[in-house]
Amino acid sequence: MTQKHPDRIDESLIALRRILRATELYARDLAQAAGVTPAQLRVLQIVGEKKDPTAKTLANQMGVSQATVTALVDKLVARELVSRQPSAQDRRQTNITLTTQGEDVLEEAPDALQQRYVRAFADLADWEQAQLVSSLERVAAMLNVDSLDAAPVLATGELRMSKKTY
Amino acid sequence: MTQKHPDRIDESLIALRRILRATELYARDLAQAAGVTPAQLRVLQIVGEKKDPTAKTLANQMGVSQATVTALVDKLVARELVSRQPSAQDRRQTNITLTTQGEDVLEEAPDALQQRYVRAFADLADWEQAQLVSSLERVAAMLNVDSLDAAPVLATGELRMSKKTY
DNA sequence: CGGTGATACTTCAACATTCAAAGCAAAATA
DNA sequence: TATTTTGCTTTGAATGTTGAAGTATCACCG
Repeated sequence: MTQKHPDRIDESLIALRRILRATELYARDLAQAAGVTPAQLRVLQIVGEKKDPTAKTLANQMGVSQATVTALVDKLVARELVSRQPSAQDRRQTNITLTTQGEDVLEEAPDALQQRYVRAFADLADWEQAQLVSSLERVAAMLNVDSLDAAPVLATGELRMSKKTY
Repeated sequence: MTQKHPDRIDESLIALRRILRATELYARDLAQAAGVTPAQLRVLQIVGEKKDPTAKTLANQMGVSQATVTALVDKLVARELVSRQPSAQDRRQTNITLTTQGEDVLEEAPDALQQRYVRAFADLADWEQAQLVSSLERVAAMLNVDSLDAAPVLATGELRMSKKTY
């Protein structure tokens, strides 16, 4: 395990950071193109992805408080992109569902970037695809202490380089 | 190039998404631990990383408007974490510099997560490290159309799964 | 030079996000 | 049934964000 190539740590951190930055910057453009704010788009995306999540689920997934979710959903309800459906099983809960308009917004959100990635991925050789999946999953595993709060990982905004105390 | 394993696309997207989510959720905790807001911490990080950036540089790096940077720097100046230094070369510009206190905040920001990643990385075999760096750089390249705005990539909040129109 | 336009930053006004705390209703537990 | 817990909303306050307008400086060009 003797470090023959200590620079690799920084190289991997830099690459990770480029990935994070690219995706973060894009999120804004995507939201704007969709005609909503970034936070609102995230709500729409999660609602579209999970099956009629509750407010609690949204809050957990987004990493914000329930109060914040209430405010965001209020805005989306006002614009008729989602609706609140009282849960039948547990009347404390409220399921958030996409309206037809909300589905349209999601549908037309120009995920040109994701398509871009997918196309590039498809162009890779079979073994390259396999290696890439393996590497990404490994990184994800290294970062997910597991999905738990007290398990912080890498700062989105930045990655302090090697310094000393690894 | 016949797709023998179409699921790999989704697998790679899911892994990417886990990475993004883990880093994003952590950013909040890190900022809170540092005693500043996430946006303010990003400013501190960029200032610490680049050499006394101008407001313009900060805005570009963060992907926000100059007005936003002004507001953020105002807050940090008020807390004496950074200071504004009029540029000698171009008096329109203002260089943002870390104060001693600002350096302390950065220094003590518990990047336990990054350390975690670095440790896990260091434990990998030499060839595994090389492969991982290679894969990450490849993904970064696939995402960076290059670094340019009109080059959107993957939404931070979410990744719509395969659907149809790849 | 002197003028014209571009650039860097700030100010201002408006809105969005975010949260803690408090409140309320329903469920779970005892 | 009484108590506690859970899910959500409301409220109030701070921060983040931006476009537009304003100010100062630079760059260029005649």
